[in-house]
This record gives sequence, C-alpha cells and structure tokens, in this order.
Amino acid sequence: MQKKNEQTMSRIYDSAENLFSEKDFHDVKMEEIAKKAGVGKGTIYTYFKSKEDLLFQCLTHNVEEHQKGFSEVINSDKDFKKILPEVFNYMYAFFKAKSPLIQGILSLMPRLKLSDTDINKARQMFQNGLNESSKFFQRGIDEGVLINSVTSRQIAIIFQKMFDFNVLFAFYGEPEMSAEDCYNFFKKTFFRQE
Amino acid sequence: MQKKNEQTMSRIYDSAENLFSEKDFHDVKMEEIAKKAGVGKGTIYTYFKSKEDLLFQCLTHNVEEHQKGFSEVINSDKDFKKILPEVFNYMYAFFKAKSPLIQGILSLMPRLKLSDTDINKARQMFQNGLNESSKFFQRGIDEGVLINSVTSRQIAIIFQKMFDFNVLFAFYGEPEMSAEDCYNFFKKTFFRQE
Amino acid sequence: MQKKNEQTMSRIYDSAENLFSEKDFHDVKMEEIAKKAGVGKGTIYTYFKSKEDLLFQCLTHNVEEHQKGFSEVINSDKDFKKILPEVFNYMYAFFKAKSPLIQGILSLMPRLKLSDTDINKARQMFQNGLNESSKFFQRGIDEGVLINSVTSRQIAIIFQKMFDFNVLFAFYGEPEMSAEDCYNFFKKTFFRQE
Amino acid sequence: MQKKNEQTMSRIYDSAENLFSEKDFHDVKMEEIAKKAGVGKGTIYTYFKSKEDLLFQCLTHNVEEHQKGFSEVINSDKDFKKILPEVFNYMYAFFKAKSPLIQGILSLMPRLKLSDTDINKARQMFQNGLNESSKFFQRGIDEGVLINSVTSRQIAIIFQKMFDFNVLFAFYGEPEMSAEDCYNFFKKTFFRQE
DNA sequence: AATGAATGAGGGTTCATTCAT
DNA sequence: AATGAATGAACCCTCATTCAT
Repeated sequence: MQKKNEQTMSRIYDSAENLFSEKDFHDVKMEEIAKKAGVGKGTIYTYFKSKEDLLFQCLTHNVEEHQKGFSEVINSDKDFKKILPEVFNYMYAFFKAKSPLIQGILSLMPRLKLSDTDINKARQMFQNGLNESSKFFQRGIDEGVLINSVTSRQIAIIFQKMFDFNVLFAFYGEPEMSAEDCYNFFKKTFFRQE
Repeated sequence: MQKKNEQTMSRIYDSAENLFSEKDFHDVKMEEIAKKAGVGKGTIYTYFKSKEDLLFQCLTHNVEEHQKGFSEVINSDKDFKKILPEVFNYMYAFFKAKSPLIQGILSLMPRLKLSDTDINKARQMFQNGLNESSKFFQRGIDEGVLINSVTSRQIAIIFQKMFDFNVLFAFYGEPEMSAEDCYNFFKKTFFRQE
Repeated sequence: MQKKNEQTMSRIYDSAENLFSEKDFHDVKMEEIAKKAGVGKGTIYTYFKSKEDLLFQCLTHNVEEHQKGFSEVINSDKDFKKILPEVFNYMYAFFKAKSPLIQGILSLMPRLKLSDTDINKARQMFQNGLNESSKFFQRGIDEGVLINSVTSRQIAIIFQKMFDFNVLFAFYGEPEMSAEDCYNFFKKTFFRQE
Repeated sequence: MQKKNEQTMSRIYDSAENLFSEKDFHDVKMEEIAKKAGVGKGTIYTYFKSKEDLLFQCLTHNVEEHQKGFSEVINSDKDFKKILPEVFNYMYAFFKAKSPLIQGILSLMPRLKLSDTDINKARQMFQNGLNESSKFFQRGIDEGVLINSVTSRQIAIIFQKMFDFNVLFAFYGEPEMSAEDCYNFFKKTFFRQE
C-alpha cells in the first residue's frame, strides 16, 4: 500500500515539475498534470492540499535533490580549479531544466498561501543552498584562484543568476550560452589575473 | 484605438504599470486596474484591445521612457567615471520600480498572442536599449576604466541583471543592495585594478 | 432646423433598416448604425428611445411604405390577371430586401419592451396590410381566376410566406426562385384549372 | 467531449431545446439553461464546447429524432390517403414544439462559427429530410391523389412551411390552425379535384 | 442638437476543487 | 485510495446607454 502511494506521488511530482518548469503557474492546469501523471484529477488532492501546495512541494523536492547533487560535486577532494568545470556542467543542466520553476516560485512566493512553517522551510532550504555554494567559492578565494574583491556570498549569487542569462539572450536573439561559455565568462570575471 | 482623453489613458497606464509591477499578470484583474485608475472597467477597452495588449503597451511605454532618460544620462560630456554613479542611481530607481514588470513580460512574451509586428517592435526596442548601454560601457573600456576581458555587450547584460539581485536578496533575507552598493559591486567586478 | 432633423432621422432610418435587414438584431451594433448613418452614437438617442424602439420604428416605417406602394400596385383598374405579375415583382423585391427585418420583428416582438399602444399600432398595421391584400385576392376569386376552395385571407398569408421560401431554398442549396418562378408557382397552385 | 452521465446530458438537451425553441439564441442565457436542467453552469461545458455548439447539437438531435419518427409514419404500407392525416398530426406536434428552434438555426446558421464538417452534416441532414418527405408526396402524386402541377419537392417545402403559418396567425390575432385545419388546407390546395 | 468618451451590468467561459461512488 | 463528473466563483470582455461639453 505504501509502495503504491510512493509511486503515484512520484509520478505526480514528475509531471508537475515538468509542467511548472515549462510554463507559468497559471498556464499549468491540474487536469494536465493529472493526465501526464496518468492519474485522476482527484488523486492529486490526496497527496497535495492545493495547486499552490503542489508547486511548493515541487520546489522543495527539486531544490533538495539539486542541493544533494550539488554538494556531491563540490565536496570532492580535487582542487577548486579541477572541480569548477564540473560544477558549471551540473548547474547549467539543472538551471536549464528548472530555472522557470524556481523563477515561478520566487515571483509567486509573496502571494502563496503557505503556512509560516512552510515559508521558513523554504527560506532555510535556500539559505543552506547559498551557504553550501558560498563555502565552495570561499575555497576558490582561499586557494587564490578567485579575486577577493567580492565576497564568496556575492559570487554565489551572481553565479546563480548567470544561468538565467540565457532567458535574456534568447530574447535579444543572441545565441545561447553553453555551459562552457558560462565557465569562461566566470573565469574572465572572477578569476584572479595572473 | 487611440481616442481622445490623454489624461484617462495616462491614469490607466499608471495603474496598470503599478499593478503589473507588483504582481503576476494573471493576478492582476482588469477591475483592479480600472479601480486604481479611477475609471470604469469598460473604459480600459476604449484604449487597449485586451489585457495582454495593455501589458504590452505598458512595457513599450515604460521601456521607451526609460531609454530616453537613460540616453540623457549617459550621453553627457563628462567622462565615464563621473557619469557612472549617476547611471547607477538612474538604473536603480528604474529597476526598483519596473523590474517585475519587465520580468513579467519576458517570461510571458513567448505565450503572448501578439502580432509579429508587435513582437518585432519589442525586440527592436530592447535591442536598441542594449546597444545604447553597450556603447556606454565601451566608452568605459576605451577610456581604460573597465577591464577588457569581457565585452561591452556582456557587461551591459550583467549590468541589467545586477538590478535584479535584490529580488533574490530579499528572498534570502539579505539586506537590499542600495544604488551605491551596486555601484561598488560593479566597480569591484569590472574596474581595472590599478 | 426642422429640415436638418428630418434628414438626420432619415439617414438613421436607412442605416438601421439596412443593417437590421442584413443580420440579426443582436448582431447589429448601435455604433455600426451610427457610423453607417454618418452620425454620432448619441444622436440616435435623440430620435429613438432605445435600440428596440429603433427596430420597431424601422418596421413601422418600412411596412407603411411598403403598403403604400403595394396599394398603388393592386388598386389599378387593370384586371386581376394583368396586375398579378406586377404584384409579384413588387413583393419579390420588397421581401428580398426586408424579409429578415420582418422576421426579426416577428420573433422579437413577444419580448419587445414596447408600450401597448405601440403593439396595437403594429398589429393594426399588419392587419391593414393583410386586409388590403385579401381584398385583392378576393378580386381574383370573384373574377373567377383563383380557386375558391381557400379563402382570400388564406391566400394572402400563403402569398406572403411564399417569398420566404428562398431562405429555405438557399439552405437546401436549391437555386433561388425568381419573381417569375414565384408567379408560376402561385399560378399552378391557386389558379382555377380550365 | 462525451463523458459519462447520459442523464445529465439528456437534461441539458431538454432544457436547451425548450429555451432555444422559446426565444432567440441571444436571449437564452447559459445560466438559465443550467438552472432549468438542474445542473451547474460549468457542467454544460463538460458536454458541449460552447453555446453555439449546444444550439447546433440541439438541432441535430431534434431533427434526427424527428426524421426517424417521420420515416416511421410515412413508410407504412397503408395507402397515401390513409397515412396523410397521421403525417399531419405528427408534423403538427413536432413543429409546434420545434419550429422556433429550427427557424432560429436557419437564420443563425450563416454566422455560426461551425466547422465545415458540422455545416455539411447539417445540410446533409436537412437534405435527407426533404428527400424523405419528397418521396412520400411523390407517392401521393403517383397514386393520383395529389395534383401534378407542382413537383413533390415543392410540395415538401410548402408542407414544411405550412406549419409555420401559426406564427403569423398568432401575430395577426387569427385563431391558430389545428392539425386538422392544416390537413384540410393541404387537401384543398394540393388534392386533385374530382 | 450633436457628440463620443465613459460606464457597468451582464454574459460566456475557465478551472481549481469537491464528493459520491 | 482513486476517480472524474459536477460545481460555481471568478474573470475577461461587450455594448446599449448616458451625460458633460
């Protein structure tokens, strides 16, 4: 019984994440989510309180997964310079898939009818993420690879934002930046000049 | 479309811009716009074809106004270093007010039922804006103030994005960046080290 | 002053009659009527109480005009058989142009917010029309041209309905009946067999 | 489109047919249909794409049902003269109930946003109806009961129109024709004189 | 008298959510 | 637990009518 639940829930998650990542919250219909998940519309409400809750759980689900993966990548023993390209590949793939989902949340969050507990949970989650990547970039600074005129926390934020650039680029008709482009750009901007 | 009363239109613009800047397209109700503008619901449709058209016109209206103001600021005779702080003040104020509106458009644009003419107009408008600011940053590069490891166009894009950072900052519970903070940050990142 | 009024009113009549004859009451917009009449929307309300009143006045206007013309045609001294083709030409032209207007009224009438006076006026008008044409067909019966197995009044009603056949014919994809076809049909149906 | 509950659909059909038969398309409100059907407003949209679609389906539904019944009546083995009064009873009852609905369609059809498939289906349906009754009247001609100075097709059309006479009669304040009156009238008009 | 900008009641339609099965 | 038919609040938009000029 529990197993079947897990599977159904998982299918709903996948479907919802896919759709929320693809389009705006209001343009994703519950019916669509149900259909893609291969379940009835009512079933979703067995697992999630509301559409907004579903979005929120998706975010949590995604970000936690992401941060687990991200931690694995950055907590390698190799030195900073060796890891960095991997980090970019990882982030690039993640943001390409999930950026709209996260953007959606960020702009929706203020109006989300969520409990304070939930909001704090989200905040904490993001905080942890930022802390984690800050530590990583601090390592870069400490190893003398990155400039120290900006803090590791600032770098971490810009780093995240960087993967959103493609939205603008697409709009301007510029070619998209590849993971490698991002890496080179980062290098130019934040690496210490020899 | 355009009928008579310049003032009514202006009031609708103001109201719509305010609301579209404050929340998501789907969460702004026509009635709300009308109420805030102090006009009847139907009046809006005397000036704008649809809600989507209204959003689009708001964008055009805003961006054009912004670019006029921006051009005035950057096309001063003073040298780059003197102008830069003013530019930051200007951009900061503008983005603080309009960033959500522009973000909204950017994420909505692909699904907007706009004529090709309108889309091209928008694209052109943004292109012009980017070109204008690119030229400005090129001046900074040419005058030896800015690093030349990134192109002026890239700087222009990062420059724009920078004013979005506060959205993330607010979410992380970090204190907002002031215009001056932005300026200092920019200096640290893009100024040539002496 | 009075003259100018007459002219404006006349232009509104023409415009409204045209449009009401062309399409359904609800599909004719006041703005459209005003535009076609070359007047402002508000002007119509100087002459007519409401859209429904306008429709009603149009009908009255038309039917009275029609009946005046019709009377002229049938009250000729020529004998019945001579006049009949002319009558068909007249009716055919009139119904081709006005049938939708009249149909519109007939189906709308029950819900028309008209004063009892107005309704009685309309009823009287139609009654007069029927009486007039009944008299004519009675002449045909009396002159031994028409069969006497149906009353003149019944003939008069069928006669009117006949000109509506083309609506059905068009729908069935049959070729329209010309005035002459109508005449021949009438002859076959109502003429006494020699 | 078609979901499950046959009964709900049936209730919507009945309600819509009633109302569309009673008044003009534009004067029938979806809410009214829903209320009369004892369902929620939204429920209608589970079964019908739009108001226009509902009207169209009503027509199809009615006409098909009518033609099935009509066929049963006329395809009896009894001879023409025996069947005819039954036919009149049947048609009279049907048109008394449905004529306004059909009239409504016919005048609305040109502006209905229907697919070509739908329009052709409708046309075909009406054609079949006409063919069926034409065949019947042809039998009357062949059996020497009806005059042959008009074609069976023409008779079929007049026959249909005859049941609309009451609309005009009501308007003129004449007493309605009963089924028997219609029959007698038809006899007078189309029966071969002995 | 003439205008047309302004109005807002009203209607069609959507869709998150519920609940009987 | 799962379903999907049913619901109705909510929303965009239309258009007859009004009224200040």
